[in-house]
Amino acid sequence: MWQLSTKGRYGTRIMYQLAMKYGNGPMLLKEIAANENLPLKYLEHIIPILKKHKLVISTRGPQGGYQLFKDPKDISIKMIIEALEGDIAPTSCVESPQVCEKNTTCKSRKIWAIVDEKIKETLKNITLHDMIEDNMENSLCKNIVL
Amino acid sequence: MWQLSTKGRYGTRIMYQLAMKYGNGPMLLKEIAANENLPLKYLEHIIPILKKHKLVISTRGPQGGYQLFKDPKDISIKMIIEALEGDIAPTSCVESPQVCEKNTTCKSRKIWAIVDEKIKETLKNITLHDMIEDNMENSLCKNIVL
DNA sequence: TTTAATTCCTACCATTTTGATAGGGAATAT
DNA sequence: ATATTCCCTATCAAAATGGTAGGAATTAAA
Ligand code: FES
Ligand code: FES
Repeated sequence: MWQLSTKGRYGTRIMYQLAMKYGNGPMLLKEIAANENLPLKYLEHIIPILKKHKLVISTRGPQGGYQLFKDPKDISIKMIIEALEGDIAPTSCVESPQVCEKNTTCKSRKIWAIVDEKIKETLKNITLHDMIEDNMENSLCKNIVL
Repeated sequence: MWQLSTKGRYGTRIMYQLAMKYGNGPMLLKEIAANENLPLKYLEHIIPILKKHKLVISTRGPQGGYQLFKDPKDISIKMIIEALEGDIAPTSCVESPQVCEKNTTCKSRKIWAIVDEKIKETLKNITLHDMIEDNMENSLCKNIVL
């Protein structure tokens, strides 16, 4: 299946948890892991990527934890996925035409460029705020499969 | 990068070659491999999948080769990618909600379902005919990267 | 009926990616 | 001081990826 890796999937869930707590101080990664039923030690590998891309900020020591870097309205799913999975593109030649000498006429590339644009447009138009704006009860995902 | 595998990418190029020759008898896989500068022995693994999904038909022996199963107008990129990469879906819970007990309320799932739908819509609306309808000169892709 | 062409099938393999676990170091609020 | 929390590095098993190799089966044509 053409699926996102756990980086993208778990990472989105981390961001969702942080979005729900936005404005109420830092949240423990341990708490996020518990809420989402994901392995803490693995999330410790994912969250530094989000930090590097200025999507979260961290506070060390007691009472520390993580918070969103900015308002959930200003964080799109596209930003999250691009941070975690790298550039979005069905083929590498969409983003880097130089990998192919025939790039100006290649029919495949034309197709993938269209698909690429649609995906990006979609991801760009969904923010964390959109995710949390409807009722939040029972929204936790207890399953490890996603 | 969130990229298609070589199955999806090479496979699309195989289908493109066959589409260009549609109505003119079988085409050798060797010829396809040469045109697209792809390893023949590897394409021999990919094309049976296309055959199994009724996208191509084969003729054995001399003067044999492969042909499209139906008109390029009736073959969408979605069919090709789904045959080769399996179901398209950013997460498995989009196609199989039962993997998660919270699927009716899971906010992540809602997001991925929207993205999934957009991708499928896009891929469904591009056919092999669309790929070949403009000029065909210099359209071969000599680079192995795509 | 031989021969050559072509698809088809199975096995194997090296490398990379994925999805973690483990242990401890650094910073800091109390 | 101490407990808490993030941070960093190493390691690793399993799976996926992207092939290569060899030959069997089928068949058109000489
Ligand atoms: S491989 Fe995409 S432009 Fe040629
Ligand atoms: S993991 Fe997607 S529905 Fe819960």
